[in-house]
Amino acid sequence: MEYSVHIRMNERLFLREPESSDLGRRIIRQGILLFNDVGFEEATFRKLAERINTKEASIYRYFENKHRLLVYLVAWYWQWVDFQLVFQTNNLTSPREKLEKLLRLLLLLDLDDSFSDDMDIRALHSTVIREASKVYLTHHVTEDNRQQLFKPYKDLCQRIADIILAYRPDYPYAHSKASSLIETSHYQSFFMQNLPSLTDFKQADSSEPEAMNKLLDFMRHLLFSSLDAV
Amino acid sequence: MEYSVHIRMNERLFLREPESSDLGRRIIRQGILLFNDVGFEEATFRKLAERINTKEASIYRYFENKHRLLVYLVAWYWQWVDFQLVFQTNNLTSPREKLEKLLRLLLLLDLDDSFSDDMDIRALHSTVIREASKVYLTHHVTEDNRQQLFKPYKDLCQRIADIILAYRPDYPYAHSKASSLIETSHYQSFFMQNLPSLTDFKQADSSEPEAMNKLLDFMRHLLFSSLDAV
DNA sequence: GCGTAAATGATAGTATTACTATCAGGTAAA
DNA sequence: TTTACCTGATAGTAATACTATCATTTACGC
Repeated sequence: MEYSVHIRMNERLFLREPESSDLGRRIIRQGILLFNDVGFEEATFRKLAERINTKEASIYRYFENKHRLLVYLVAWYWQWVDFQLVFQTNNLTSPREKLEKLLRLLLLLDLDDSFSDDMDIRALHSTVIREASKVYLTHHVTEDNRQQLFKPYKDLCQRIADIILAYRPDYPYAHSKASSLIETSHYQSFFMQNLPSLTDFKQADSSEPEAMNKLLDFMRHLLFSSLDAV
Repeated sequence: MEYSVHIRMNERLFLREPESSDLGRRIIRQGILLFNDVGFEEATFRKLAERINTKEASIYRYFENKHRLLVYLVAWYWQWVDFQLVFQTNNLTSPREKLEKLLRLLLLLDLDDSFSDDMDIRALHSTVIREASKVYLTHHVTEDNRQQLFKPYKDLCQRIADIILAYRPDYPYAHSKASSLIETSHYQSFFMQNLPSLTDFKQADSSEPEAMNKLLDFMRHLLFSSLDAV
């Protein structure tokens, strides 16, 4: 049995609903791959148009600009993570186990198939690691925030904070801890791959899993040492 | 008595040494202010040229492009922090006190005068918080790393890791902890100011110090709970 | 199947950005 | 005083980031 869980997005993220047409879906799916291949700065709507055999102008009918497309993709990702978190922890009663699940989810371990709703989740995860902070590290962050563009990220943080508070009801930094957890998992992944001397997870050989498991250990240590502190 | 400690920069960061001429110094000092005022994305060499009454082409004689100017400024900042850390902890024997000093330094508390070598440190700090990650979150990170552009950041991490290891000789994550500390202090500052629901530091009134002190408490908690864990 | 509205393709055009090139004039050092 | 170097000034190019227009195709309602 297969489920297709459609993620409903904030309407201010796009000009025309991309999931409503074939072209729109190609923009999203290939947009992920383009960002992955050339990076956000070097990506252009012209290149994306060539990739999907359409014209620049057609893409502009869906998204105001490249930045908005990135915001959309990142928002989609956070909603996906949020859904996965709810789904995977639904049967669990122990907050500690939920947090354990969360860590594996943030690092995208045990992902059964890397496509969901036809989206390349692994590629999206890589893109989010590299580019997500550019979504809010802008001069117009306040205006974007007013338009609720970051709501999926905030919702996820709130959900994590709730689990933290279920684990330790009097923990005073639940929200900061939640946002730190997300951010730390991302740039430690990035550093591990690109600037390994900023981490303690050197890959012995070219097979990743060993380093990835050490990163997971670190994240677990970070999380529980602070939550279990007096 | 005044000291003027000149920070020597990696020569691959510029085309012509900016500290060697009046124009070069204006590029650096006003560059900080421009990034602060309009943000990295909206800044251009043309705007900077207008600000310092010169021409675009003259700035290109000092820096290959806007990104390299940012890399320069951020590298300068890390070298400045590194120097401050050494200087301020020189007389201390207790690693714990050194770490305490470090936290205050990363948050730029107790900065006596906000100018150093005529650089507006507060403005630079704000710029680093908002823009520093764009220095390495690029498609050409590997090439830039090969050119040693991130050495000041790595050196600072190494110095912090050394202090951590002086405090807990068998701590297995000294480098990751060091880089996490720096990054966390920055985006928590950013979130506190721009997306406060991602933190637990709401400002009661418009005076910052209260929230800032709570952030310091959080950072102290994060650092020592993990280092003091079994 | 027919008529209408909406989506797309195709082409063109503009303003801005991100540079590069050239050369004249001024300044500083030898 | 010659020479080298730095800066100012102007110009120009390629690419980017859009916007506008109109013909064509597709989808949908009847």
